[in-house]
Amino acid sequence: MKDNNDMPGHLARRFQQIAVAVFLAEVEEAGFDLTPVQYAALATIKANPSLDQVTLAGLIAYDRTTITGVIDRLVQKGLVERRASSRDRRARELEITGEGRRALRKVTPAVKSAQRILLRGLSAKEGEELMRLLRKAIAAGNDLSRAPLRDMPA
Amino acid sequence: MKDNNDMPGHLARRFQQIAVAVFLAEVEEAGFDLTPVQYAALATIKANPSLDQVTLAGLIAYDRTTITGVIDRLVQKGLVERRASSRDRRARELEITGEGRRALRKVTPAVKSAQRILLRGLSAKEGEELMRLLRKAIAAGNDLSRAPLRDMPA
DNA sequence: TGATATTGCTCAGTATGCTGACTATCAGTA
DNA sequence: TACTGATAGTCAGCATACTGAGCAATATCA
Repeated sequence: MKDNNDMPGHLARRFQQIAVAVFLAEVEEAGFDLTPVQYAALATIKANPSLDQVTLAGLIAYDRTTITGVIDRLVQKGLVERRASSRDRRARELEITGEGRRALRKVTPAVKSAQRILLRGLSAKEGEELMRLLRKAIAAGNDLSRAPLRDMPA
Repeated sequence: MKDNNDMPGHLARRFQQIAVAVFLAEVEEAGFDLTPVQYAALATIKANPSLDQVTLAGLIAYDRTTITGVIDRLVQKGLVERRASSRDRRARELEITGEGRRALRKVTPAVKSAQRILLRGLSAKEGEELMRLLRKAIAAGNDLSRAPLRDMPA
């Protein structure tokens, strides 16, 4: 435990640091200006029409206070619309715009490329194993962060 | 690739998110107010007397612009001293204080505990394998981020 | 129904992390 | 030595993430 490299927490930070750098580089090369967080939100909004912000946050494990700013920026870029819910006047319904759909479609190859680059030091089998172990560790720790992953409410 | 759980980048973010939450919770329970970043900096400053900021950044893979604020806060807490270097008037030499040493010693059990909790969903063998795969992927991607890990200069 | 608790969202404040720009200094070389 | 390039550090600006507080609206239950 002397070395940082023996600390899973340090390795987590480094891996995430590289993941973000690779994502941004690939997406920028494809001519887009989207962060990993914005991409995940946009994809999830597209897959779940009329989603409210809290449910969105749960689906991708963001803090609800973080989501506000992320949506602000997606709205400002014209990729998402935010409107009051008719059923619950506290809630906002989110909808992807046509431009949002186009951006999502066009940027997807860059996102996939980023995932490949992130695992480029590993064999296919090792990459699978890494993902399996991460999923398992994350599942066990899900409720330890303020922003746990949550299912769609019934 | 439909699911976020198939994206290593997403898993990286979640794992790091949980790692930080666990770290802060354990450290706070031990009665300290130190972030993961501050802890790593403090431990590295202790291990390398008269370190300058750029070398410190390289040893723990921080951006040099991030280090400035981290050191500011460590200095403000009285855990580190920052003084001008005599050899190079551009550089600042960093030194841990007595209080910094005490804090580091007392907080170490909490840090170790956090690492165990982070891997609590995995067997010992799986934990080792996860760390091995992370190290391998990180090594292959080291130069893809603006703040790569660097060795001590000779 | 009326009091209470909960929920959806926002905001202020703090701490990473990054880009890009700038100053001061140092190092190498013509 | 004067010029050029590289280096150490800081700063402004932007985007996550979090804590804690607050407001408005809804849900629950005595």
